[in-house]
Amino acid sequence: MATMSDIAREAGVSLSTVSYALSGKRAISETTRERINAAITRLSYHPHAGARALASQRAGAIGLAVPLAEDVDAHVVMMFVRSLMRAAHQASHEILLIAGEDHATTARVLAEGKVDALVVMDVVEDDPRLPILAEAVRPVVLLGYPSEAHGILRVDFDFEQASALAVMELHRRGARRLVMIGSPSVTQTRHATYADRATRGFRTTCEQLGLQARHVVHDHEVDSTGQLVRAVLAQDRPDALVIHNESALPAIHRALTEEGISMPSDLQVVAIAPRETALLGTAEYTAVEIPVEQIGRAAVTTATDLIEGRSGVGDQLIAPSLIERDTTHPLRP
Amino acid sequence: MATMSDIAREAGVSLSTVSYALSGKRAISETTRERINAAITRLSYHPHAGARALASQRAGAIGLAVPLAEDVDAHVVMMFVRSLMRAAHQASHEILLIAGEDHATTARVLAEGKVDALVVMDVVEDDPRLPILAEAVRPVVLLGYPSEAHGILRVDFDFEQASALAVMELHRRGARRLVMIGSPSVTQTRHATYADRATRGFRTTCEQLGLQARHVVHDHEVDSTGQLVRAVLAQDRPDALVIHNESALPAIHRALTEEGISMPSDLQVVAIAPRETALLGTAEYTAVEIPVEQIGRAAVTTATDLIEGRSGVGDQLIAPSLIERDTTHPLRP
DNA sequence: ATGAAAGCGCTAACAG
DNA sequence: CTGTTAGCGCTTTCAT
Repeated sequence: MATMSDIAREAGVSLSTVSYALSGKRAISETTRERINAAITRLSYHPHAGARALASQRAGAIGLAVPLAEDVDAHVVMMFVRSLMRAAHQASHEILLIAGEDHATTARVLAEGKVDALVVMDVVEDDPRLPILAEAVRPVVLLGYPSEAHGILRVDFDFEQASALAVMELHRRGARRLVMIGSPSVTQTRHATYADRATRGFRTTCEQLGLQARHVVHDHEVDSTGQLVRAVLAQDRPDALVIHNESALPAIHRALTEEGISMPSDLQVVAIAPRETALLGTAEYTAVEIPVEQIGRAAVTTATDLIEGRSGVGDQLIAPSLIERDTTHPLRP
Repeated sequence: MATMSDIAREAGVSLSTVSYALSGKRAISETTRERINAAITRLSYHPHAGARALASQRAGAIGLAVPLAEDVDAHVVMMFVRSLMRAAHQASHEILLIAGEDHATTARVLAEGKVDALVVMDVVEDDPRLPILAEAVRPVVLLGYPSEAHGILRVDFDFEQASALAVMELHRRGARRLVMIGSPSVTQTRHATYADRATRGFRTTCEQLGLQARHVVHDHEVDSTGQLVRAVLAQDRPDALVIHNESALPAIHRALTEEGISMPSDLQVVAIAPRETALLGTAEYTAVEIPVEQIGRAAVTTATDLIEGRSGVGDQLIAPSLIERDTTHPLRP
């Protein structure tokens, strides 16, 4: 393995010149730069990550505590992982995976400086990890929005406004009896912040608008979706549905079709889901889209801002917007 | 941040004693060990990952090149990621994620020693990455089984024997006209090694046994699964199905049900899929199970063996076995 | 059972 | 524009 001194010798310059040539932190004459690059190619040199980390106090990686629990939809997790990888890559960082459930390791990895910052997914209300993470010497960013964050920065989609928006838009389109099909019960009981906040937005807004509201929990794996849908339709026949359960959406769609329901005439539906999930191929759902890419980018940006010690970073609640598609009535002026 | 010298001073011992106390690489008297541990707690010391990496030439991480392409089932990828994380954790390693498509970064991360070894997922036949990876100074393990590996170690489930086994067992149970529903067409055209090998095992074995064989590709996202199933059933009515397409399995199941097919009486079915996928709740499929946990463990073990310079490591092809459940006829003696 | 000291390969003052 | 040098915080021979 060639080292930086090898390059220096080979190029006939000093060690620091090579270092600066690589970092670009000071001007290097065209000629020496070329000789250095030639030497680098000739010896196929690669800077040693460990040495750099020690000298610069930067690991060049961001930790990501991913939920490994089965109730969290793997597909959605992967979408977030992807978006974080992309964003981290742009910021010249790698993503180090940490099992979200293994909090001891999570804390250790951060404390040892194996990562420059930590992004925590799947935060729940009163998350036991927060008090400890609040003490960490390196930046932490929550991908979630607990009401009490212990001073840790939060980044998330505004799920509360998302379902509020869904309700308001359905109301404007004549809906009066709404049902929300929410996350699996495990997710609810854990009080994943996105589930809690989405439910709250639904309840509050229905109340404010004087709408009849019902919230049902759906365990895709366990319940027969057909039964659930029939039950939902049977009990004083709702005229609109808000669905916040990405893994169950296809099954719900099928069940509705089987019941002979046509949307939006019999029932208006708004999904709260990532774009890919809302587009079922067969049907295109009106949706409050979860902008996964944007959320991931925001989390990484916040993390790198904190790493670089930039000021003016704060919580970030990404505003929802509704994309009208086939499952709601058009709004006419 | 407390350093090791701080601990040494605080405990009244030398630097090296602290180091050895932590690594356990030489005997330390009970009393000094206690004083060191006390100091560590008091100053809440954590060894610096970068410094350790530099001095020991070990990063304590394994790189994982994950496929980010949409045609690779996110759920299955996550299952592998999970299993690799678990295995890596047992070996005191973290997993550093690398976008499989970004080969430049992959090679760089390995060359810089940011990881001690690299595991590559979703290998295809004649994978352009292999020649370069073969030159790497650090260990590489393929999670896949290309016919030409350029000397790189391969670890995979034996997909060829898996579908061969499925065919043989169906044959023993009286099946004579077989259809295999395989991976999406993008996967096939890329020649993902698992798809190629599974197809080959099916074809070869059917031929050997003189069975009528048909292989259809299924794009779950694009095709209507119902249509596909009807087409499959229409063309000289097969008596058995081999399904190797995890994301489509639920949809296929539904389509079969809708067609009024009852298994195994009308049609025997063997799935090649992870256990979780083969158990649909509604129905339990006879399956050649993809032992994700075992595969992940094998990959990590191979990687760590190579890191430690252990000898006797070689390619590993994990043998399949069939789990009889509800979709095949029982075999009676 | 413990210490002293020489690196590991870089970064970033400091000095011209 | 370039060079010299002092660390960064560990691991690991040598010694004793």
